[in-house]
Amino acid sequence: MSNKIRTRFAPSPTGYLHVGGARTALFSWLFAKHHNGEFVLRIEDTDQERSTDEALQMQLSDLKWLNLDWNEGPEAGGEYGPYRQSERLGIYQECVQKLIQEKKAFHCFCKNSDLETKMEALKKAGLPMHYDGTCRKLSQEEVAVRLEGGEKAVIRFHVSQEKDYVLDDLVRGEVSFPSSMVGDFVILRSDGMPVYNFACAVDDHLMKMTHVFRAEEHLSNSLRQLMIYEAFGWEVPRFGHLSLIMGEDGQKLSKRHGATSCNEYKERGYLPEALTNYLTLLGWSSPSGSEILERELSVKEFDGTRINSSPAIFDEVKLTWMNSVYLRNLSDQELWKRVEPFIAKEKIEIYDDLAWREKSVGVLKTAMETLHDAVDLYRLLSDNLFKVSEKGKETLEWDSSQGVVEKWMDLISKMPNTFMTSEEFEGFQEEIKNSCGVKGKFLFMPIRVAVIGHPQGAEMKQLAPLLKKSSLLDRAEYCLGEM
RNA sequence: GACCCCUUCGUCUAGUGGCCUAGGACAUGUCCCUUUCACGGACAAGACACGGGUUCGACUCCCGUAGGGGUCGCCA
Repeated sequence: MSNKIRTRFAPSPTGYLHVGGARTALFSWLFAKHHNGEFVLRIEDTDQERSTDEALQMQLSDLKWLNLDWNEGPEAGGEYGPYRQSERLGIYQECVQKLIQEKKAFHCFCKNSDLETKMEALKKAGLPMHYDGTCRKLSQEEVAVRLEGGEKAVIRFHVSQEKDYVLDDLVRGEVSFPSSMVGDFVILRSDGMPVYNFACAVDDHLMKMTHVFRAEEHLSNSLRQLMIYEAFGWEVPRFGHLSLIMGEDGQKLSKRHGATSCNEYKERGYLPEALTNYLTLLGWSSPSGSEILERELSVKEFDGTRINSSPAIFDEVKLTWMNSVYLRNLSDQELWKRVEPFIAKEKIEIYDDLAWREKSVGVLKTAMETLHDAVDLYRLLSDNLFKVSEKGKETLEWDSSQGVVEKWMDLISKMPNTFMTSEEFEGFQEEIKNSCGVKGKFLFMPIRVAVIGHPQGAEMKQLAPLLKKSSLLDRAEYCLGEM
């Protein structure tokens, strides 16, 4: 019981949850669940400049949306709290004092400007840009006097040993770093806030973490943390450094690659289960080889092995495919759960009609079978979101299209302002066929574009009855304008 | 620049010395289904970065080279 597996996700609240962060959280969560362990959420908000409560709320809600719940953390509480680093300052102070007493850390009064010039010089000389140790020699008395005098000091960790530190990484195996890689590094800022590497190590130990999954950008940081663990004589948790997620150009995924936050995908109508399924397979592979992995199965299979050590490019096309699979598998109730808030948000009053709602569930289901992302569905329902896709525009450029769309408008304008039936649609279609002398795709595709803005989708006789006459007319007219 | 990590189809990956004529998924192309398109089905095309070893035998092990990425902050 005491050897329970414990993992954590430790975001800093500076914005929406990034897909990379989401994957780290997901892997940690899966690993904990697989081993019947605990997953804790810790907030690394020691950067007062950038951390905001608003961002914290965004992170929490994104995590909830992804269905990653935590046993301990903000809101949930727990016996190793508090779970916001800004509320743990006393703990860090105590730890720092201990290091100072043991001469493993020291006060440093060096001015930033001085440090910078020294670093410049070192760089020019081709030497490693390490702290030169000026303040290391200060006596206790000198420190006390300068502190009395109101001078601000940071606390630096004293890197004293000349040796290699070895890390047995869950993903990469043994990795070793020479201690000469770093100089005496800051662990406590002059304002009393701990620095990442210090707070992280202290908290991971105090919160009894057994396994730590984090992004590869932290791999080099591990050296500093290893030193801290050693200084305290603490047992080191097992680390797993996940390779980075890249954009299409092979560069680290960033804003210029388009959507990078979970929230953006949420807004665009992606299902959380599709996103997590996609992320599960980005850098990890299922032993059963399955691509569509329900959460339960991933928990069963995710044991911390089979994690890929090479960087992966985020492929939105595959994500979209996966989303379409989940969309199609939604039950009627689930489908409504997704569509309803949207209808409310867009104020689509005509669809509050109960009869329509009942009749349309089945039809919508059919429509879903061809949709790739829920935005398509929303577009189908909302006149405000209606637009003509690129392929739709191509269709409208056909010579025969204009006649078809005009005839279509002519016919629907004569019907009462309500919904047509499938039979009525078939009648209209027959009339257009005879009057315009077109059939096959030259008949169906222009009508389709005039209804849903895109030449692909479910059967027209099912789609058209979903929309009221006024909507159909507006859309057709809009298409005429596009010709 | 120093240190660390990475390198199989366009993309995500399987592969742990012979099972590989390198497998799957997405994307692409062709065909079937469909009075259209999509969905579904079938098929096709498409990769072990390079050079040396080790070995009877290397995608798999070792060493180089090249390329990519990361870290060198009072950011995380």
